[in-house]
Amino acid sequence: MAYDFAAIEPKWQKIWAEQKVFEVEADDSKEKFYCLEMFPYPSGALHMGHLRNYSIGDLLARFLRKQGYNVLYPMGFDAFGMPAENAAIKMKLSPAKWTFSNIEHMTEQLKRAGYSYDWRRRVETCNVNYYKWNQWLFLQFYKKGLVYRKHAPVNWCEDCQTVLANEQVVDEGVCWRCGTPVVKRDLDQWFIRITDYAEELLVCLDDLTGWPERVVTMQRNWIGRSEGVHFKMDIADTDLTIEAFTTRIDTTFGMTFVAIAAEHPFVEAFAEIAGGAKADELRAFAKRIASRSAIERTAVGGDKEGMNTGFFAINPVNGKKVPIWIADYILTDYGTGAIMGVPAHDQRDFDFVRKYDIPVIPVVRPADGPIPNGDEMTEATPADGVACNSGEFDGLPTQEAIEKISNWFEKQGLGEREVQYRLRDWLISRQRYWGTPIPMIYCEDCGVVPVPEDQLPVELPLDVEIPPTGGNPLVNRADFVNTTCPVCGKPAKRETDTMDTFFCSSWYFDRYTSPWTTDTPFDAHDAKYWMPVDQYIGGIEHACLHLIYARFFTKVCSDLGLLPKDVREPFKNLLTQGMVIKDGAKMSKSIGNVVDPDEIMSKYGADTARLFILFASPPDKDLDWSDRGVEGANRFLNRVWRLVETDLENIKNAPRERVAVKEIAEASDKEIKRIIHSTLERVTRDIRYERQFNTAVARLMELTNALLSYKPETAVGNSIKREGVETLLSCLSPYAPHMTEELWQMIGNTDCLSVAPWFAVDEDALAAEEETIVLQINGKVREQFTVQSGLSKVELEKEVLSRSETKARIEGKEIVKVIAVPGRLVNIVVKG
RNA sequence: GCCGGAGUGGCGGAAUGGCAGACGCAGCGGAUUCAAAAUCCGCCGGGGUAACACCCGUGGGGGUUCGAGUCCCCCCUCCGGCACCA
Repeated sequence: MAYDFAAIEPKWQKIWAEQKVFEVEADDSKEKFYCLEMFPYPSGALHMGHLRNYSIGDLLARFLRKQGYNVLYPMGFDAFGMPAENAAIKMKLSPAKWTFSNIEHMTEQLKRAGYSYDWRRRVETCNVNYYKWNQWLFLQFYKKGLVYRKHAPVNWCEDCQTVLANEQVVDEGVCWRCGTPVVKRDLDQWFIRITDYAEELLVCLDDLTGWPERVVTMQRNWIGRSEGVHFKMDIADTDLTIEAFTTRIDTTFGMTFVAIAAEHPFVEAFAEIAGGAKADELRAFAKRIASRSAIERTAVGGDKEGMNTGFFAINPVNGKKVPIWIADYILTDYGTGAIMGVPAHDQRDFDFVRKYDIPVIPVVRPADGPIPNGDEMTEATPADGVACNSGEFDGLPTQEAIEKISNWFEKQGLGEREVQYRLRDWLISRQRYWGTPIPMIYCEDCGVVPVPEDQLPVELPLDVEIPPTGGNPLVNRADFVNTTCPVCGKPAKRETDTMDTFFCSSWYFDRYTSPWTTDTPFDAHDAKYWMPVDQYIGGIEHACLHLIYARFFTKVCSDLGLLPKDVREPFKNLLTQGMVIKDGAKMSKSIGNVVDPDEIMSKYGADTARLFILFASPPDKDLDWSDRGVEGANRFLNRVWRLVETDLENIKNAPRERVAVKEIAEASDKEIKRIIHSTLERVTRDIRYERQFNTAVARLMELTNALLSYKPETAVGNSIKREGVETLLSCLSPYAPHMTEELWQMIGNTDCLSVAPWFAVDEDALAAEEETIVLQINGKVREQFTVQSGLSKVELEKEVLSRSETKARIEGKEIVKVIAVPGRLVNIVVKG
């Protein structure tokens, strides 16, 4: 008989809810633990990836609660975003209705899975009582100078009809959401000055010891710090000076050209000075290069293209004139958009000059080698060496040369040391409807004016019709757009762009600490108690998106005094769970390999689904979905059920007091007691420290097998069996909370197992009477035998050598050495 | 190209430098059953043997060690990230 999960699971979900078992408050007398999963987008229904993410989180939350922590474990919805607009067009529903109905459905699914959230704290970012605080935070950022509006070339997705942040352009230049190639457009947009925090975002990575190394590395690469010199050069026969940034100021004597990006303002300046046909030629070339998409640009690879402007820069170190080129490999938004070309020591510059016949002058030679001949070089030599062809700096090793020449530039007032980052400011405007309205007003007289805080929220109208072609309906809503200027009172227009949804998700974890707060985004006392998040769990795809933005927000909130000064990082420990794979591919509708969580829960119950997910693979690795594996998990739970049910009267009536080890006479009783406590020890360690939830399940399966074959006949034996069953149920409770709760009650307990304290290991029980020792001869395993436990190294060695079996094995050979490891093995090294 | 991560049975996966393959899945044999499902018992890396013994085996090659899946060096393959970042 299989157990009746369909009756048991709803029963306990109801009891937990009625008894408010998982509701928590800040309490300074208790040690807190904040366990958090990346909240879902309410797309309609949970998928297996969600189930995995939350099963991991719930396991930890339940385990730590039983360990005595005050555990904050909340859930919410990242509810703004494009899919709601697309669904609205397709299904003729308002984005709000679609979103809220999805939220309710997914909440029901989460409850059905038995996750132990404090549901009073549910947050929906599209709720005005949440996004009002997005607007408020935006205004605080604005006041602090962290928000600015700029006309700039930005990433544009034709399909989504909106701009994108740099972080949202992925895979060599396509939109992160729809995969459409991104193009550049010149637009006025709102930016957040995340680069002000670039250095701290980088430095603090070293403190994130609880993060996976690869996420830290990805962020380090993304921020991309480099040190160099920013310097000026005169342009011959003009009043202009051009600025360049280099990390290799030691190679300045090797500059044989200067290259500027197609978007560089000097393209136009040169065209104007040159005039005539040359002007047309320059403009046409720059236009052609600049119009290339990100994909085309990166696809260019080693093949480079340029045009000589006819102008010359003067090299400040030696006064030489070098030609200025427009080149397609120069990026407009890194450094100054212009470089000094040193083909001898930079491969890109080298590739370029070989095409256009520009000279190569080596200025670094190998420490023990001659100066190479520039004309004969086949590739650039970027490695450190010794300066040459560099006037007074000749003979200096590269690092020293950088130091000295940097000093020289600073002394001459021609340049300064500078740190450059790859990280760009965060473009947060979106030309979309379903998002937080940016609280700004445009007044003809006063210019850009922020909405006063007491006029918040700027409410998003809900009764809209999304144009079938996409686009933002707010633009045509006179009642939304038309307003009055808060400064002069004259008619003015509202900003119709909304915020990037990543703005919403950058502080939702702060909101969870006090979601009912109405006068601040979150309560300072609650945030102080609960923050930072102790364990965060989610997918790696957010490594350079959400996880950077949230770190940035935390630093700003800390600087604004909203969070305590010492909370500089939001997430102490990060677990990036692997994907759910089936038939060799990620589950996806287009491949048709999707397994629906609802179906699995209907067929086997939530406990089985959760157990399988946690057992099939360690949390950070990909999980191979196996229908047979699910059956195996279900089989195991039924075995546990039978273990209790078939011997229920004995277990129920057995004394609850634990029998001390020294009072146990029977060897088999002692042995089962040892197994119980070594299992408890291993399971505790696996969950707590190793985060190896799969091996903990394996241990519990072993314990179950041992208990099934344990047939006690005495009161002492029954008591030990009860201890074993209770230990098993307690350890299994975070994996299969409903069934274990039912069995816990069946054997006569009246408390709630979900929050009953985790059992303590009885150290006395761990000691075995005998232990198995492996005998090796010259490092090869030969046999195993048992000895009385606790023998010292010397005793063990003596014991082994006195055995007749051992003597037979080493007969006629000379013992060179004996290595004895108590509790493990003896290795006899022999000769002959 | 640079930076990470990973390569272990038919499969998912275990192994503080100390019995490689725990646990599960699949498979094979048996019990139970009129039969099946469910359940229970046994076998289950390769070679070798009647059975033992023994030999080989953690991507490949070296090294350290009494002893290496684990540590060090070189190489191969796969996955992920970044990539004309000056």
